[in-house]
Amino acid sequence: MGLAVLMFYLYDVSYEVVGKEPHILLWGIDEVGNRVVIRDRGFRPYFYVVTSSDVELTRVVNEIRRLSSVKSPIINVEVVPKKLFGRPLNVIKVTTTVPESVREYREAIRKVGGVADVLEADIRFSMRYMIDKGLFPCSWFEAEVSEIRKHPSIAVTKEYELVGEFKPLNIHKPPHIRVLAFDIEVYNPRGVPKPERDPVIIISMMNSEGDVKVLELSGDTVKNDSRIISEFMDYIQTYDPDVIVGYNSNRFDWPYLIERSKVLGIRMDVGRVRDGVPRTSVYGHISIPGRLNVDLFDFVEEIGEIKVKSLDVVAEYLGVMRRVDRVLVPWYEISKYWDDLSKREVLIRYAVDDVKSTMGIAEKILPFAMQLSSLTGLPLDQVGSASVGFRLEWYLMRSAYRYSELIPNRVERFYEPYKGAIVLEPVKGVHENIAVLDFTSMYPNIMIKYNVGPDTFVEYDCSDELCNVIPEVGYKFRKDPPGFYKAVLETLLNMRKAVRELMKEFPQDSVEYRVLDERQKALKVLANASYGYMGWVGARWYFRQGAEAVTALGRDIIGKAIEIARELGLRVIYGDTDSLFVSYGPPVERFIDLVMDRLGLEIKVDKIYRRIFFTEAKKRYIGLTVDGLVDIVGFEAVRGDWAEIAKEVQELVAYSILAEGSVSKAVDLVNNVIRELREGRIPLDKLIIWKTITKPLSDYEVSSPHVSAARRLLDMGGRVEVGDKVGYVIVKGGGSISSRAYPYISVRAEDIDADYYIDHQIVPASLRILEYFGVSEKQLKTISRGVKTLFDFSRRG
DNA sequence: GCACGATTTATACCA
DNA sequence: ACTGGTATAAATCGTGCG
Repeated sequence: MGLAVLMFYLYDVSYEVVGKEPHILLWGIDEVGNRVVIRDRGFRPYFYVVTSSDVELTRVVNEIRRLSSVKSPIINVEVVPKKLFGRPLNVIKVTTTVPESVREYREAIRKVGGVADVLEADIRFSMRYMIDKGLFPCSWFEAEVSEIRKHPSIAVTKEYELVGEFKPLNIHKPPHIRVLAFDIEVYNPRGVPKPERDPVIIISMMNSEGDVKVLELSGDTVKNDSRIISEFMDYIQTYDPDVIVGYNSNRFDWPYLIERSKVLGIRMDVGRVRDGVPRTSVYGHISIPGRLNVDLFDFVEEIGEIKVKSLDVVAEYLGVMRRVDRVLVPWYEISKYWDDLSKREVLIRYAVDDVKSTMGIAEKILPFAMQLSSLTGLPLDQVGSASVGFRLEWYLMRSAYRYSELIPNRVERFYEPYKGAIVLEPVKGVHENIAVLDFTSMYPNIMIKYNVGPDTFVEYDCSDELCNVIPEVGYKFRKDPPGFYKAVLETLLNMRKAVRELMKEFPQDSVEYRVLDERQKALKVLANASYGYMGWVGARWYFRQGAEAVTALGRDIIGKAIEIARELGLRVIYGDTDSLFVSYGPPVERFIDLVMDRLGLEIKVDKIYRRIFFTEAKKRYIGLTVDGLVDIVGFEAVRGDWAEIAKEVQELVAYSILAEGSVSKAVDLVNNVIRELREGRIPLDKLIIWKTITKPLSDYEVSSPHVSAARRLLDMGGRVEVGDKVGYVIVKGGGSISSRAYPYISVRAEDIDADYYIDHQIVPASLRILEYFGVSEKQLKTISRGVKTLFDFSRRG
């Protein structure tokens, strides 16, 4: 015992109220791997009061003092200098006793005469603490502490009390963190399992040491799963993980376990605090005291390349486990596999493969998640469930604190649409040697260059010398001093530059390199979200005119860049928002320099296509890269809501047109697929169409095929929730397409309507490309003769 | 009352 | 639940016809 300097990796912050005193608890791992808690008894909740300009501050101060109650007194009221949207002003800082009383005081103070607004009263106590102390989760710190007797209800090795201040440490390597992956299987003979009725039959777990543990219900009985749930809790307490990961665990595994435990009368004791049960918390995540519960699905959701995000597909995509190497059991057959003793082992293998996949995905995703947590300040268990807007907002709130800026309240606003980016009409046909030039981080750089933001906006007359006047919309922004957005964005971009520099000092296979690489990616994500955030009505720093100015400038800049390109004799084929597709030749280098000179923004060659094809449609093209790869952009082949077979055909068509220059070969392969379809030789899983359910089924105004299939799924005892993808196929018969859309699991191959797939999937997807080359629907549906090559079309369009 | 084009609703993509 | 711009399919509406 006694004073010491403790070095620790902070992973979470919470608080408890002891008597009338709030205690901040900092959860950390020290340099030798002890799990520790640092207790700070010295922090109190506070907020700010802004008064109308003509009001005597001392009168308001006195009135606020008079509001203090005995139960939870106001302990300090003082006038402090702050800034509101860049304008310096004196505000009243009100400090109280316990966080729970803040809301009441906020409401009471709002009614005091002369009070214009109460600010920062909606910031959670533990977040407030981290911001004020400069603490970030998933980072190393040093602090002067004194060891105290460990509170018996907290399951860590050592407990300290804070004595001095925190000092951030420049260590990029995290300590060894214990991760536990888990997955549950539930008995579901009637489709959707109900916690009141259906037991948990298997719980599979894997820890970061590679140990796999499977708990299964014993005997033939499906009753009384108390034992495995208790063993699950025991295992957690014994292994004592810092991070618990699951796949969709916030929406399924945890809620089910919590409900099932209630039914069985078991206390879900899995945290590091006695009686610290898991509960739903901010952004809909499940919070476990003293541990970080992370649902990997939250991060997977953001990977656009994966369309159907089932665990097995994601694990394969990330290179964790191949689908052919693992056991797969469809959800609607779990109870059958369990009941059939000869198949039960397969189910257990399935559960093991699932948990191994989950752990593998965690290894791929957690390093990024930890950097995102460290930058935004949101604890690891929250950062995934928070939307992009909230992540950036937390970063902004921290920045505001550093600049003494008051954090605006979240206010309800009406949605006001505004004009966005420009998309050029493509020159349709096949083009050879095309360079794609992109402005680097166009919108963030526009915000910096033109100092766009709510605090730099001027409504009075302002000359071109002092203000940036925005074309088209006429808004004006002060050139100096830098506004909030500009300052924040410059910091983000400079940090990214610095991190990328620092990366060079480490070998590519080192932990540090990987950590820094994830950090620079997280910095990029935050910078790129800034424009969208500014135009989001839910944002604290919402500023429509700012967002409008950014897109207006973007349109202006692209327009000027096109002029420069034409001056240099470069042919502009297409362009979208911040990109231009031009003929690739020597003037391109000159173009890049001229854009920099005249427009003050950087443009770079992003890609070179040996050959590229456009139809009349915007946002869609296929290109042959210099490496011989075919890029497909926008077309059906890259959409998740087309049948696999149609996407495959379109991809092959694209390849034979661009790489092989053969129209007839493309027609042949479409013919073949259509024949196979008619003969019923295409496997059913290539015919499934996946579409997302975006709102409650009863809210739909029209009954589209996926909604009709979803309703049928419900009738079968299945479950459909908002955000789920429904896989359906179209069966033979009369009537609308919707009336023939069925969940794929309920359909036999012989009931498939081949004509639907030919007329509504294969033909349109193929024709989208082939129509330009003079191919007709009829040709696709009958065996073709005659050979046409791309050469015959190369001088068209 | 019906056929068919126009409009509406819905999704997913691009940047 | 970060933005607007765009393509497309299927359902549904609305209108002209007789």
